[in-house]
This record gives sequence, C-alpha cells and structure tokens, in this order.
Amino acid sequence: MRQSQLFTKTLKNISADEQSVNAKLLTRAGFIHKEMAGVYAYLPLGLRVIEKIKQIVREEMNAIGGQELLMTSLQRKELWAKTDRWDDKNVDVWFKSRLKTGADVGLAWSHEEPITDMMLNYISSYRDLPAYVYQFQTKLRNELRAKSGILRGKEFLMKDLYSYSLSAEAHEEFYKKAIDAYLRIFGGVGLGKDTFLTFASGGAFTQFSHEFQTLLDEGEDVIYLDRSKKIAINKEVLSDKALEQLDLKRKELEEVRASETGNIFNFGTAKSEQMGLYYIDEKGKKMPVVLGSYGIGITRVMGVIVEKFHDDKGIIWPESVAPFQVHLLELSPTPSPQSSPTRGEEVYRALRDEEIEVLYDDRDLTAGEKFADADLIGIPWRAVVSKKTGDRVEIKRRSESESKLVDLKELIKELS
RNA sequence: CGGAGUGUAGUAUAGCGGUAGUACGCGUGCUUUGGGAGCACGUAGUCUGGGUUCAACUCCCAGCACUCCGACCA
Repeated sequence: MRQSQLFTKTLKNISADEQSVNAKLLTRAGFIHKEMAGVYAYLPLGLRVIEKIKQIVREEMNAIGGQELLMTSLQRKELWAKTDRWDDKNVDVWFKSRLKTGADVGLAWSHEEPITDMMLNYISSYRDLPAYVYQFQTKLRNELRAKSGILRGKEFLMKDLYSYSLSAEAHEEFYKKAIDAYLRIFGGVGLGKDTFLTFASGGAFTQFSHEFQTLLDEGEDVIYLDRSKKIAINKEVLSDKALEQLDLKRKELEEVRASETGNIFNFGTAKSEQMGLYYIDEKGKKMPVVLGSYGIGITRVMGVIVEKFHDDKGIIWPESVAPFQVHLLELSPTPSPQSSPTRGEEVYRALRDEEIEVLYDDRDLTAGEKFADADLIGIPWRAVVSKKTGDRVEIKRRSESESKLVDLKELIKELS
C-alpha cells in the first residue's frame, strides 16, 4: 500500500489523558481511534494487525476441529434467565435494550447461553458429538472502569470457542488439545516466552479453570509463577491446599504481574442441564452434554504485544502480526509522473510481484519525518532507497540498529 | 461503586475577574531533502447549564466527558 493513500496520519503528540503505552503508541501511529472511554475503532493499520492475530488463532482452532461461525450481538433475555444470568445482580456488565414490541434484549457480553441454546437444534444423538464451534465477536460490557487503553475496554474483540462433548473423558481430551493449541497461538503471536498456563478459580464444576497469563507489569493480575515448571497459579486461588494439589512449592514461586490473554473453562454438564442440552447415547439413555468454553482476547493480545514490544520511538511488531512485512521509504524522490518510474516505484512493484506486504512511503516529506514515522509504526523491516543507495536498497530491522545494503534479489530473499 | 484530578483551536498546551497566547497541524507560495528542515502570509478555540459580578475562559454550584488510584472483572 502507498502511504500517500493511507488516510491516517501519525501524530507527534496526543492528549495527556491517554496514559497507557499501548493507547499512546497505537493512537499516535494511526492504528486506533478512541470513540469514548474504553471504546476504540480499529483503523486500516490496526485492522491489519487484528486480522493477522485472528488468522493465527483461526488456524489453530481449525486444527483442533473448530468450526467458525458468527453469533449475534442482540440476545434474548429468556436464555440468560434460564441460567440466572440476566439479573444485573448476577452479571453487572450488561448493556440492555428493548425491542419496539417491548421485549427485553441484551447486548452480547458473552455467547455461552445463546450458542448452547442454538445447539439444541443440532445435537440430539451421540452421533452429533463432539461439536466445536468458535467465532470472533465483539463483546460489549458495561465496565465501570475501562482502563489501560485496549487492555480493558467496554467493547472488544474476542475469539470464543465452545466445545460440546459426550463425556467428561472426551471433554478432557479436547481440553488438553486446546491448551496445546493456545500455547502455539501465543508462541505464534510472539508472546510465547512470557505466557504461562495459570491455574485460576474454576467455578462449581471443577476446582480450577486455566488462564493464559502474559507477564506484564501493566497487567491486572498477580500470579505466582514456577518458571522451571512453566506454570503459575493465580493469586485469587493461592492456598496451601492448592499448592499441594498442583505440586508447587511456595518458595519456588515468583510473584509477578500479568495480563490474562486467554481463559479456558470446563462447565461440565451444569449449563447443559440448565438449558436442556441432552443427547441420546447408544443405549438410548438421555445424557447431558459436557460443555467447555475457550476465550482469547484478540484486541487485548494486540495491546499486550505493544506493551511488550516498543521502544521510545515507537512500536516494534513481531513479524507474525505486523501490519506489513516491510516499510519501503523513498528519500528525496524526483517527482515527474511523465518520466520513468523512480527507484522506489521499481522496488515497490518488485516486492508486490513477490506478494510481499509492503507499505511504500511515497510521500513528499523529509527523510527525518519518514524515519520517525517508520519507527513509530514499527514494521519489522525498513527498506530505504535514495541517492545514496544507488541501485541497491538499505535494509534494517526495526529491532536492530545496523543496516546493510543489498540488491533487490537479496531483499526479496530476506523477506520471503 | 468509593476516592482524586482535568476540561482553552484539529492536536498539545499557556494565561488572566476587563479585546485569549504559543507550538504542532491544516492552506498558499518559495527554499529545502539521510533523523519530525526554513521563511512569509493565512486558518481556527475557552465542555454544557445555572449562579455571583458592572464584567466570567477565569470564582461558586450542578451536569456531562476524560484520566488516574481502589473495588469489581463470566
């Protein structure tokens, strides 16, 4: 894409009100726009990052048998009343509205109830199980206090998968596969080294649920981490008994702050029973379906990545989620549309021919401004053409300071 | 929901009970072109409502919005 065509611009300064690093950098670089507290729009650059993260998640979900769908944002009151979660006393983040007919509707803060209710239509026999369905959906939550930029918003994008299994054993098997898939996802988006399976409060059916906590000083959670075992326990369930069950020793645990980037739950059969989701087994016996849910905060992951990968000049995107692979800067171009294409144009076309995602800074700006923008936007590779580079290209990683001169072939090889 | 703070051009900020200033941006022109370049001219503003006052952007009250701390967080 040509940067001259990109409608967003970088900003040198933003409101002192915006204090989180992720919101500051993403706003200044033109990835997001704040509509109101805790509510952000994702602009072209930001959306590209979102789509990259989604694709990494999608591939892993498909690999464990997930089928993608898209549920609705408007939800029926009755479904949530069945599990006693319509009442504001029980769920305090509801946005509620009313149809012209007078019927109450809720705006989706989760989809467990509607998706489980929908499955009543499709699950009636053991032959229909298991079923794994997932979606990427905007969740709307009337949080009292949004904070930390896109880390906790009133509106955010989440991947939620729901598993419907025949038995506790079958569920357990899938649950383990989901854990592995999650670890691969966090590795894939560049957070693998700092993301740990964490035992957390489990609810009625199981003692623990599992969170995926990414170490981050700006995170909201405190966890106790055993680095050698690569697992952690959330402060909220820390007890001598829990430590013993998990075979963890208090003196080997490190207290660290983290952000909950994923969370998986075993609901057992409780919700199925409440909602009437049963199947008939081989012997003709009516059995409740075993339910699990598996979430990843897509936009939160994006925010965490920015919090972890930046310097004083801007963002440093991991290659797997960067909006573009390479930022091509043409310095001191000689604008003359009638004559032959500039060196920048040639390189731009060559990269595009190789299907390399390139943001081409073809704007008539000074070198300093282009460098500053490139650092701020944070694309992993920077390629510069100018009088100085002649028929070669100067390339540099955003994360490093040394550059080198290469020819076009080497450039393409480096980026492929 | 408890506590604290802040609302001044598109953005960031200064100031004052008496005609609102600077920087960036934006527009025009010229000069520049390897780290947010220069000159000139131009552009645009006191959150809303009420009160005090001869006079309110400034003081007081309320509302709304934003930020931070805490509580909450399937």
